[in-house]
Amino acid sequence: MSTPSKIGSPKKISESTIHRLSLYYRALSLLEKENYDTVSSKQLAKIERLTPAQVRKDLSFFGSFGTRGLGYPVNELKQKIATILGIDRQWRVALIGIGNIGSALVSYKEFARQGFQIVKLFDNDQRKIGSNHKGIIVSDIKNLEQELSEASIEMVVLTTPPTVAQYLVDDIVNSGVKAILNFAPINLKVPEHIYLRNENMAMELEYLSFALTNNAPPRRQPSY
Amino acid sequence: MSTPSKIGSPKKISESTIHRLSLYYRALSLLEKENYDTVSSKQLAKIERLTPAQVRKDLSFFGSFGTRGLGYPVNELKQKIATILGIDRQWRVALIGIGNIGSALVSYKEFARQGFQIVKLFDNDQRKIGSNHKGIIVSDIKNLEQELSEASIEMVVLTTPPTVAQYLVDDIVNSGVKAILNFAPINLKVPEHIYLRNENMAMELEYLSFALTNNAPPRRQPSY
DNA sequence: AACTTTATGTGAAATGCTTCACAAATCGAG
DNA sequence: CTCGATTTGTGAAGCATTTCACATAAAGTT
Repeated sequence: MSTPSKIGSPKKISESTIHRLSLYYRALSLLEKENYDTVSSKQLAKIERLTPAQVRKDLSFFGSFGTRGLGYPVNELKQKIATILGIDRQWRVALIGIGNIGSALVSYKEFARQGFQIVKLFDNDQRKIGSNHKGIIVSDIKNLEQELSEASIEMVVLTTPPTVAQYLVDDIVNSGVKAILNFAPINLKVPEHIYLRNENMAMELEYLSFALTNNAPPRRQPSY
Repeated sequence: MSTPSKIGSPKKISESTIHRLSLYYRALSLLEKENYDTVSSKQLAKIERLTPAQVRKDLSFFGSFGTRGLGYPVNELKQKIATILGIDRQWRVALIGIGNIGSALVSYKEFARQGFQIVKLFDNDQRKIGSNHKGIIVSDIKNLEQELSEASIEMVVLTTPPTVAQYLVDDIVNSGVKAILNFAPINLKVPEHIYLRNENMAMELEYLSFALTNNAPPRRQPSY
Protein backbone atom coordinates (compact mmCIF):
# COMPACT_ATOMS: atom_id res chain seq x y z
CA MET A 1 0.00 0.00 0.00
CA SER A 2 1.88 3.01 1.24
CA THR A 3 5.48 2.69 0.25
CA PRO A 4 7.83 4.26 2.75
CA SER A 5 8.94 7.27 0.78
CA LYS A 6 12.60 6.61 1.35
CA ILE A 7 14.04 3.15 1.14
CA GLY A 8 16.60 4.08 3.74
CA SER A 9 14.13 2.98 6.39
CA PRO A 10 13.10 5.27 9.20
CA LYS A 11 11.84 2.41 11.40
CA LYS A 12 14.26 0.28 13.25
CA ILE A 13 15.08 -2.81 11.29
CA SER A 14 16.39 -5.76 13.21
CA GLU A 15 19.76 -7.23 12.58
CA SER A 16 18.15 -10.55 11.74
CA THR A 17 16.06 -8.96 9.05
CA ILE A 18 19.18 -7.55 7.40
CA HIS A 19 20.90 -10.91 7.51
CA ARG A 20 17.87 -12.50 5.95
CA LEU A 21 17.92 -9.93 3.15
CA SER A 22 21.33 -11.36 2.30
CA LEU A 23 19.76 -14.77 2.11
CA TYR A 24 16.93 -13.55 -0.11
CA TYR A 25 19.46 -11.91 -2.36
CA ARG A 26 21.35 -15.15 -2.68
CA ALA A 27 18.18 -17.11 -3.41
CA LEU A 28 17.05 -14.59 -5.98
CA SER A 29 20.40 -14.76 -7.74
CA LEU A 30 19.89 -18.48 -8.02
CA LEU A 31 16.33 -18.16 -9.30
CA GLU A 32 17.42 -15.55 -11.79
CA LYS A 33 20.03 -17.90 -13.17
CA GLU A 34 17.32 -20.53 -13.54
CA ASN A 35 15.17 -18.05 -15.43
CA TYR A 36 12.36 -17.66 -12.99
CA ASP A 37 10.26 -14.56 -13.53
CA THR A 38 8.40 -14.55 -10.27
CA VAL A 39 8.69 -16.23 -6.92
CA SER A 40 6.26 -16.55 -4.01
CA SER A 41 7.12 -15.97 -0.39
CA LYS A 42 6.50 -19.68 0.06
CA GLN A 43 9.14 -20.71 -2.46
CA LEU A 44 11.61 -18.16 -1.20
CA ALA A 45 11.06 -19.37 2.33
CA LYS A 46 11.62 -22.96 1.32
CA ILE A 47 14.95 -22.21 -0.35
CA GLU A 48 16.33 -20.57 2.77
CA ARG A 49 14.44 -22.65 5.33
CA LEU A 50 12.37 -19.82 6.70
CA THR A 51 8.63 -19.23 6.93
CA PRO A 52 6.58 -17.44 4.27
CA ALA A 53 5.27 -14.99 6.84
CA GLN A 54 8.81 -14.12 7.79
CA VAL A 55 9.74 -13.40 4.21
CA ARG A 56 6.72 -11.17 3.64
CA LYS A 57 7.19 -9.31 6.91
CA ASP A 58 10.87 -8.69 6.23
CA LEU A 59 10.21 -7.31 2.77
CA SER A 60 7.26 -5.24 3.95
CA PHE A 61 9.59 -3.12 6.08
CA PHE A 62 11.03 -1.69 2.89
CA GLY A 63 8.02 -1.46 0.61
CA SER A 64 5.46 -3.49 -1.32
CA PHE A 65 7.36 -5.38 -3.91
CA GLY A 66 4.98 -8.19 -4.73
CA THR A 67 1.78 -8.73 -6.64
CA ARG A 68 -1.08 -10.46 -4.85
CA GLY A 69 -1.91 -13.76 -6.41
CA LEU A 70 1.38 -13.84 -8.25
CA GLY A 71 4.38 -13.31 -6.04
CA TYR A 72 7.51 -11.21 -6.39
CA PRO A 73 9.29 -10.34 -9.64
CA VAL A 74 12.67 -12.06 -9.33
CA ASN A 75 14.83 -9.57 -11.17
CA GLU A 76 13.28 -6.51 -9.75
CA LEU A 77 13.24 -7.75 -6.18
CA LYS A 78 16.85 -8.78 -6.43
CA GLN A 79 17.74 -5.30 -7.58
CA LYS A 80 15.66 -3.69 -4.84
CA ILE A 81 17.39 -5.74 -2.16
CA ALA A 82 20.77 -4.87 -3.63
CA THR A 83 19.86 -1.21 -3.27
CA ILE A 84 18.65 -1.65 0.30
CA LEU A 85 21.82 -3.49 1.29
CA GLY A 86 23.95 -1.01 -0.58
CA ILE A 87 25.57 -3.70 -2.70
CA ASP A 88 24.41 -2.18 -5.99
CA ARG A 89 27.78 -0.47 -6.12
CA GLN A 90 31.46 -1.17 -5.52
CA TRP A 91 32.99 -0.73 -2.07
CA ARG A 92 36.67 -0.03 -1.67
CA VAL A 93 38.02 -2.39 0.93
CA ALA A 94 41.44 -2.84 2.49
CA LEU A 95 42.61 -6.00 4.15
CA ILE A 96 45.05 -5.79 7.03
CA GLY A 97 47.02 -8.85 8.09
CA ILE A 98 48.17 -11.18 5.36
CA GLY A 99 48.26 -14.42 7.31
CA ASN A 100 46.28 -17.58 6.65
CA ILE A 101 42.87 -16.05 6.75
CA GLY A 102 43.91 -12.80 5.17
CA SER A 103 45.43 -14.35 2.09
CA ALA A 104 42.45 -16.62 1.70
CA LEU A 105 40.08 -13.67 1.75
CA VAL A 106 42.00 -11.85 -0.98
CA SER A 107 40.75 -14.54 -3.34
CA TYR A 108 37.37 -15.05 -1.71
CA LYS A 109 34.89 -14.92 -4.55
CA GLU A 110 31.83 -14.03 -2.52
CA PHE A 111 33.35 -10.68 -1.61
CA ALA A 112 33.98 -9.66 -5.19
CA ARG A 113 30.59 -10.96 -6.26
CA GLN A 114 28.76 -8.60 -3.93
CA GLY A 115 30.79 -5.58 -4.87
CA PHE A 116 33.44 -5.68 -2.16
CA GLN A 117 36.60 -4.83 -3.99
CA ILE A 118 39.82 -5.45 -2.10
CA VAL A 119 42.20 -2.77 -3.35
CA LYS A 120 44.83 -2.52 -0.63
CA LEU A 121 46.73 -5.02 1.50
CA PHE A 122 48.78 -4.33 4.62
CA ASP A 123 51.11 -6.26 6.87
CA ASN A 124 53.90 -5.50 9.33
CA ASP A 125 56.11 -8.39 8.31
CA GLN A 126 59.07 -7.36 6.13
CA ARG A 127 58.92 -10.68 4.32
CA LYS A 128 55.38 -9.98 3.21
CA ILE A 129 55.65 -6.28 2.46
CA GLY A 130 56.13 -5.77 -1.28
CA SER A 131 54.85 -9.22 -2.18
CA ASN A 132 52.09 -9.60 -4.70
CA HIS A 133 48.70 -11.15 -3.96
CA LYS A 134 46.29 -11.32 -6.85
CA GLY A 135 47.89 -8.26 -8.35
CA ILE A 136 47.99 -6.20 -5.19
CA ILE A 137 51.28 -5.26 -3.54
CA VAL A 138 51.34 -5.59 0.24
CA SER A 139 52.00 -2.23 1.92
CA ASP A 140 53.80 -1.56 5.16
CA ILE A 141 51.45 -1.02 8.02
CA LYS A 142 53.59 1.94 9.07
CA ASN A 143 51.88 4.14 6.53
CA LEU A 144 48.45 2.76 7.28
CA GLU A 145 46.56 5.95 7.93
CA GLN A 146 47.92 7.84 4.97
CA GLU A 147 47.57 5.02 2.48
CA LEU A 148 44.04 4.17 3.54
CA SER A 149 43.04 7.76 3.16
CA GLU A 150 44.80 8.25 -0.18
CA ALA A 151 43.15 5.14 -1.57
CA SER A 152 39.72 6.30 -0.36
CA ILE A 153 39.15 3.09 1.51
CA GLU A 154 35.67 2.82 3.01
CA MET A 155 35.84 -0.49 4.83
CA VAL A 156 38.61 -2.48 6.42
CA VAL A 157 38.85 -6.20 7.03
CA LEU A 158 41.10 -6.96 10.00
CA THR A 159 42.81 -10.33 9.99
CA THR A 160 45.77 -9.66 12.25
CA PRO A 161 46.58 -11.54 15.44
CA PRO A 162 44.42 -10.29 18.32
CA THR A 163 47.34 -8.60 20.08
CA VAL A 164 47.92 -6.30 17.11
CA ALA A 165 44.35 -5.47 16.19
CA GLN A 166 43.58 -2.85 18.83
CA TYR A 167 46.71 -0.84 18.03
CA LEU A 168 45.58 -0.31 14.46
CA VAL A 169 42.19 1.11 15.28
CA ASP A 170 43.36 4.71 15.71
CA ASP A 171 45.07 4.82 12.34
CA ILE A 172 42.11 3.20 10.68
CA VAL A 173 39.62 5.58 12.24
CA ASN A 174 41.75 8.65 11.54
CA SER A 175 42.00 7.71 7.89
CA GLY A 176 38.29 8.18 7.49
CA VAL A 177 37.30 4.53 7.29
CA LYS A 178 33.82 4.10 8.75
CA ALA A 179 33.37 0.34 8.95
CA ILE A 180 35.50 -2.50 10.25
CA LEU A 181 35.03 -6.22 9.89
CA ASN A 182 37.16 -7.78 12.59
CA PHE A 183 38.29 -11.41 12.48
CA ALA A 184 40.54 -11.18 15.52
CA PRO A 185 39.03 -12.87 18.57
CA ILE A 186 38.98 -9.75 20.68
CA ASN A 187 36.45 -7.04 21.38
CA LEU A 188 37.85 -3.94 19.74
CA LYS A 189 37.25 -0.55 21.27
CA VAL A 190 36.23 1.87 18.56
CA PRO A 191 34.58 5.31 18.60
CA GLU A 192 30.80 5.49 18.63
CA HIS A 193 30.44 6.51 15.01
CA ILE A 194 32.38 3.56 13.58
CA TYR A 195 30.49 0.47 12.47
CA LEU A 196 32.11 -2.67 13.76
CA ARG A 197 31.18 -6.28 13.11
CA ASN A 198 32.98 -9.35 14.33
CA GLU A 199 33.47 -12.65 12.63
CA ASN A 200 34.56 -15.56 14.76
CA MET A 201 34.78 -18.79 12.87
CA ALA A 202 35.40 -20.91 15.95
CA MET A 203 32.13 -19.82 17.48
CA GLU A 204 29.93 -21.85 15.19
CA LEU A 205 32.04 -24.92 15.84
CA GLU A 206 31.57 -24.30 19.53
CA TYR A 207 27.85 -24.18 18.97
CA LEU A 208 28.03 -27.55 17.26
CA SER A 209 30.10 -28.87 20.12
CA PHE A 210 27.46 -27.67 22.55
CA ALA A 211 24.67 -29.23 20.51
CA LEU A 212 26.41 -32.60 20.29
CA THR A 213 27.38 -32.56 23.95
CA ASN A 214 23.97 -31.66 25.25
CA ASN A 215 21.72 -33.28 22.69
CA ALA A 216 20.30 -29.92 21.92
CA PRO A 217 16.80 -29.90 20.43
CA PRO A 218 16.95 -31.42 16.94
CA ARG A 219 17.03 -28.54 14.52
CA ARG A 220 16.23 -25.00 14.12
CA GLN A 221 16.69 -22.60 11.34
CA PRO A 222 19.92 -20.64 11.12
CA SER A 223 20.02 -17.75 13.52
CA TYR A 224 18.90 -15.27 10.91
CA MET B 1 20.70 -21.87 45.21
CA SER B 2 19.44 -25.03 43.52
CA THR B 3 21.92 -26.18 40.94
CA PRO B 4 20.31 -27.97 38.01
CA SER B 5 21.44 -31.52 38.69
CA LYS B 6 22.81 -32.01 35.22
CA ILE B 7 24.78 -29.34 33.48
CA GLY B 8 23.39 -30.57 30.19
CA SER B 9 20.43 -28.29 30.76
CA PRO B 10 16.84 -29.46 30.51
CA LYS B 11 15.41 -26.01 29.72
CA LYS B 12 15.67 -24.54 26.30
CA ILE B 13 18.73 -22.37 26.03
CA SER B 14 18.75 -19.75 23.33
CA GLU B 15 21.26 -19.71 20.58
CA SER B 16 22.41 -16.26 21.67
CA THR B 17 23.14 -17.51 25.14
CA ILE B 18 25.40 -20.21 23.72
CA HIS B 19 27.23 -17.74 21.56
CA ARG B 20 27.73 -15.51 24.56
CA LEU B 21 29.16 -18.43 26.51
CA SER B 22 31.87 -18.51 23.86
CA LEU B 23 32.53 -14.86 24.56
CA TYR B 24 32.68 -15.40 28.31
CA TYR B 25 35.08 -18.25 27.75
CA ARG B 26 37.33 -16.02 25.71
CA ALA B 27 37.21 -13.23 28.28
CA LEU B 28 37.95 -15.65 31.11
CA SER B 29 40.95 -17.03 29.24
CA LEU B 30 42.26 -13.50 29.04
CA LEU B 31 41.62 -12.77 32.70
CA GLU B 32 43.24 -16.03 33.67
CA LYS B 33 46.36 -15.10 31.77
CA GLU B 34 46.39 -11.81 33.66
CA ASN B 35 46.15 -13.68 36.95
CA TYR B 36 42.74 -12.54 38.04
CA ASP B 37 41.18 -14.74 40.67
CA THR B 38 37.65 -13.46 40.50
CA VAL B 39 35.59 -11.37 38.14
CA SER B 40 32.24 -9.65 38.52
CA SER B 41 29.42 -9.76 36.03
CA LYS B 42 30.06 -6.08 35.55
CA GLN B 43 33.69 -6.56 34.50
CA LEU B 44 32.85 -9.52 32.32
CA ALA B 45 30.10 -7.51 30.65
CA LYS B 46 32.44 -4.64 29.99
CA ILE B 47 35.03 -6.83 28.29
CA GLU B 48 32.50 -8.21 25.84
CA ARG B 49 30.28 -5.15 25.62
CA LEU B 50 27.23 -6.74 27.18
CA THR B 51 25.19 -5.90 30.26
CA PRO B 52 25.86 -7.32 33.71
CA ALA B 53 22.29 -8.59 33.96
CA GLN B 54 22.75 -10.46 30.72
CA VAL B 55 25.87 -12.15 31.99
CA ARG B 56 24.23 -13.21 35.24
CA LYS B 57 21.09 -14.45 33.53
CA ASP B 58 23.06 -16.46 30.98
CA LEU B 59 25.14 -18.15 33.63
CA SER B 60 22.17 -18.77 35.87
CA PHE B 61 20.69 -21.12 33.27
CA PHE B 62 23.46 -23.54 34.06
CA GLY B 63 23.91 -23.11 37.79
CA SER B 64 25.10 -20.73 40.47
CA PHE B 65 28.76 -20.20 39.92
CA GLY B 66 29.35 -16.94 41.72
CA THR B 67 29.69 -15.67 45.24
CA ARG B 68 27.60 -12.71 46.31
CA GLY B 69 29.69 -9.73 47.14
CA LEU B 70 32.70 -11.20 45.37
CA GLY B 71 31.96 -12.32 41.84
CA TYR B 72 32.89 -15.44 39.90
CA PRO B 73 36.06 -17.50 40.30
CA VAL B 74 37.89 -17.06 37.01
CA ASN B 75 39.50 -20.46 36.71
CA GLU B 76 36.55 -22.44 37.87
CA LEU B 77 34.04 -20.58 35.75
CA LYS B 78 36.20 -20.98 32.69
CA GLN B 79 36.34 -24.70 33.30
CA LYS B 80 32.58 -24.90 33.89
CA ILE B 81 31.85 -23.13 30.63
CA ALA B 82 34.25 -25.40 28.78
CA THR B 83 32.28 -28.35 30.09
CA ILE B 84 28.96 -26.82 29.11
CA LEU B 85 30.19 -26.06 25.60
CA GLY B 86 31.82 -29.47 25.32
CA ILE B 87 35.21 -27.97 24.57
CA ASP B 88 36.88 -29.61 27.55
CA ARG B 89 37.88 -32.40 25.19
CA GLN B 90 39.27 -32.95 21.70
CA TRP B 91 36.94 -33.17 18.71
CA ARG B 92 37.97 -35.05 15.61
CA VAL B 93 37.25 -32.83 12.63
CA ALA B 94 37.64 -33.31 8.89
CA LEU B 95 37.92 -30.50 6.40
CA ILE B 96 36.54 -30.99 2.92
CA GLY B 97 37.62 -28.69 0.10
CA ILE B 98 41.21 -27.49 0.13
CA GLY B 99 40.76 -24.16 -1.62
CA ASN B 100 41.55 -20.72 -0.28
CA ILE B 101 39.42 -20.89 2.78
CA GLY B 102 40.04 -24.55 3.40
CA SER B 103 43.80 -24.28 3.48
CA ALA B 104 43.60 -21.23 5.69
CA LEU B 105 41.46 -23.09 8.21
CA VAL B 106 43.93 -25.97 8.44
CA SER B 107 46.27 -23.56 10.18
CA TYR B 108 43.62 -21.54 12.00
CA LYS B 109 44.81 -21.38 15.56
CA GLU B 110 41.47 -20.70 17.18
CA PHE B 111 40.21 -24.12 16.13
CA ALA B 112 43.09 -25.98 17.72
CA ARG B 113 42.94 -23.81 20.82
CA GLN B 114 39.37 -24.87 21.57
CA GLY B 115 39.96 -28.54 21.01
CA PHE B 116 38.94 -28.83 17.38
CA GLN B 117 41.55 -31.08 15.90
CA ILE B 118 41.63 -31.27 12.13
CA VAL B 119 42.77 -34.80 11.37
CA LYS B 120 41.59 -35.42 7.81
CA LEU B 121 41.55 -33.37 4.61
CA PHE B 122 39.65 -34.11 1.41
CA ASP B 123 39.51 -32.73 -2.10
CA ASN B 124 38.45 -33.92 -5.54
CA ASP B 125 41.29 -32.28 -7.42
CA GLN B 126 44.04 -34.69 -8.47
CA ARG B 127 46.64 -31.97 -8.09
CA LYS B 128 45.75 -31.56 -4.45
CA ILE B 129 45.19 -35.19 -3.51
CA GLY B 130 48.31 -36.57 -1.84
CA SER B 131 49.70 -33.16 -0.99
CA ASN B 132 50.67 -32.33 2.53
CA HIS B 133 49.11 -29.57 4.63
CA LYS B 134 50.49 -29.13 8.12
CA GLY B 135 51.35 -32.81 8.22
CA ILE B 136 48.06 -34.10 6.89
CA ILE B 137 47.83 -35.78 3.48
CA VAL B 138 44.85 -34.75 1.37
CA SER B 139 42.58 -37.73 0.60
CA ASP B 140 40.46 -38.31 -2.46
CA ILE B 141 36.87 -37.41 -1.92
CA LYS B 142 35.92 -40.65 -3.64
CA ASN B 143 36.47 -42.58 -0.44
CA LEU B 144 34.84 -39.94 1.70
CA GLU B 145 32.33 -42.06 3.57
CA GLN B 146 34.72 -44.85 4.41
CA GLU B 147 37.61 -42.65 5.44
CA LEU B 148 35.48 -40.43 7.61
CA SER B 149 34.08 -43.42 9.37
CA GLU B 150 37.47 -45.17 9.78
CA ALA B 151 38.96 -42.02 11.25
CA SER B 152 36.02 -41.64 13.67
CA ILE B 153 35.35 -38.12 12.50
CA GLU B 154 32.68 -36.36 14.52
CA MET B 155 32.41 -33.03 12.74
CA VAL B 156 33.01 -31.87 9.22
CA VAL B 157 33.92 -28.42 7.95
CA LEU B 158 32.74 -27.93 4.37
CA THR B 159 34.71 -25.45 2.28
CA THR B 160 33.92 -26.66 -1.22
CA PRO B 161 32.31 -24.60 -3.95
CA PRO B 162 28.55 -24.39 -3.46
CA THR B 163 27.79 -26.62 -6.43
CA VAL B 164 29.68 -29.52 -4.88
CA ALA B 165 28.57 -29.20 -1.29
CA GLN B 166 25.13 -30.78 -1.52
CA TYR B 167 26.46 -33.89 -3.28
CA LEU B 168 28.72 -34.68 -0.35
CA VAL B 169 26.05 -34.63 2.30
CA ASP B 170 24.94 -38.25 1.85
CA ASP B 171 28.43 -39.63 2.25
CA ILE B 172 29.07 -37.43 5.23
CA VAL B 173 25.86 -38.42 6.92
CA ASN B 174 26.29 -42.12 6.18
CA SER B 175 29.75 -42.07 7.71
CA GLY B 176 28.25 -41.28 11.08
CA VAL B 177 29.25 -37.63 11.24
CA LYS B 178 26.66 -35.72 13.25
CA ALA B 179 27.63 -32.09 12.77
CA ILE B 180 28.50 -29.98 9.74
CA LEU B 181 29.89 -26.48 9.57
CA ASN B 182 29.15 -25.24 6.08
CA PHE B 183 31.03 -22.37 4.47
CA ALA B 184 29.44 -22.78 1.04
CA PRO B 185 26.85 -20.08 0.33
CA ILE B 186 23.99 -22.49 -0.13
CA ASN B 187 21.33 -23.93 2.14
CA LEU B 188 22.23 -27.59 2.51
CA LYS B 189 19.52 -30.16 2.88
CA VAL B 190 20.45 -32.57 5.64
CA PRO B 191 18.47 -35.13 7.67
CA GLU B 192 16.72 -33.96 10.81
CA HIS B 193 19.17 -35.51 13.23
CA ILE B 194 22.25 -33.76 11.80
CA TYR B 195 23.40 -30.49 13.31
CA LEU B 196 24.16 -27.93 10.66
CA ARG B 197 25.56 -24.44 11.04
CA ASN B 198 26.43 -22.02 8.30
CA GLU B 199 29.21 -19.51 8.10
CA ASN B 200 28.97 -16.81 5.50
CA MET B 201 31.76 -14.30 5.65
CA ALA B 202 30.23 -11.98 3.09
CA MET B 203 27.14 -11.51 5.21
CA GLU B 204 28.78 -9.34 7.82
CA LEU B 205 30.27 -7.14 5.13
CA GLU B 206 26.80 -6.80 3.69
CA TYR B 207 25.58 -5.74 7.08
CA LEU B 208 28.25 -3.04 7.17
CA SER B 209 27.27 -2.00 3.68
CA PHE B 210 23.67 -1.68 4.83
CA ALA B 211 24.67 0.31 7.89
CA LEU B 212 26.80 2.75 5.91
CA THR B 213 24.21 3.11 3.19
CA ASN B 214 21.30 3.76 5.51
CA ASN B 215 23.00 5.50 8.40
CA ALA B 216 21.78 2.77 10.64
CA PRO B 217 21.45 3.69 14.32
CA PRO B 218 24.93 4.32 15.66
CA ARG B 219 25.97 1.21 17.49
CA ARG B 220 24.68 -1.86 19.06
CA GLN B 221 26.33 -4.78 20.63
CA PRO B 222 27.20 -7.75 18.42
CA SER B 223 24.25 -9.99 17.79
CA TYR B 224 25.13 -12.42 20.52
C1' DA C 1 29.56 -8.51 66.13
C1' DA C 2 27.25 -5.19 63.94
C1' DC C 3 27.38 -2.32 59.88
C1' DT C 4 28.53 -1.09 55.19
C1' DT C 5 29.59 -2.39 50.74
C1' DT C 6 29.50 -5.24 47.02
C1' DA C 7 27.56 -8.31 43.85
C1' DT C 8 24.78 -12.58 42.82
C1' DG C 9 20.46 -14.90 41.43
C1' DT C 10 15.93 -14.39 39.87
C1' DG C 11 10.88 -13.34 39.49
C1' DA C 12 8.49 -9.83 36.99
C1' DA C 13 8.19 -6.10 33.63
C1' DA C 14 9.50 -4.42 29.37
C1' DT C 15 10.87 -4.92 24.96
C1' DG C 16 11.55 -7.25 20.65
C1' DC C 17 10.68 -10.72 17.13
C1' DT C 18 7.91 -14.23 14.82
C1' DT C 19 3.77 -16.30 13.53
C1' DC C 20 -1.13 -16.10 12.73
C1' DA C 21 -4.97 -15.11 10.24
C1' DC C 22 -7.53 -12.59 7.19
C1' DA C 23 -8.92 -8.66 4.09
C1' DA C 24 -7.51 -7.06 -0.26
C1' DA C 25 -5.76 -7.66 -4.75
C1' DT C 26 -4.66 -9.98 -8.89
C1' DC C 27 -4.69 -13.83 -12.01
C1' DG C 28 -6.54 -17.28 -15.06
C1' DA C 29 -10.24 -20.06 -16.67
C1' DG C 30 -14.55 -20.49 -18.55
C1' DC D 1 -17.11 -10.51 -16.70
C1' DT D 2 -17.64 -13.35 -12.98
C1' DC D 3 -15.86 -16.86 -10.04
C1' DG D 4 -12.44 -19.64 -7.75
C1' DA D 5 -7.73 -19.96 -6.66
C1' DT D 6 -3.72 -17.80 -5.21
C1' DT D 7 -0.78 -14.90 -2.67
C1' DT D 8 0.47 -10.42 -0.73
C1' DG D 9 0.61 -7.06 3.14
C1' DT D 10 -0.27 -6.27 7.84
C1' DG D 11 -2.52 -5.53 12.42
C1' DA D 12 -2.79 -8.35 16.35
C1' DA D 13 -1.57 -12.36 19.09
C1' DG D 14 1.83 -15.22 20.73
C1' DC D 15 6.55 -16.18 22.10
C1' DA D 16 11.20 -15.23 23.31
C1' DT D 17 14.79 -12.47 25.11
C1' DT D 18 16.51 -8.74 27.68
C1' DT D 19 16.43 -5.62 31.34
C1' DC D 20 14.92 -4.18 35.84
C1' DA D 21 14.96 -4.19 40.55
C1' DC D 22 15.43 -6.17 44.75
C1' DA D 23 15.91 -9.80 48.31
C1' DT D 24 19.74 -12.36 49.70
C1' DA D 25 24.33 -13.36 50.96
C1' DA D 26 29.18 -12.92 51.46
C1' DA D 27 33.28 -9.99 52.50
C1' DG D 28 35.65 -6.39 54.68
C1' DT D 29 35.96 -2.87 58.32
C1' DT D 30 35.82 -0.88 62.59
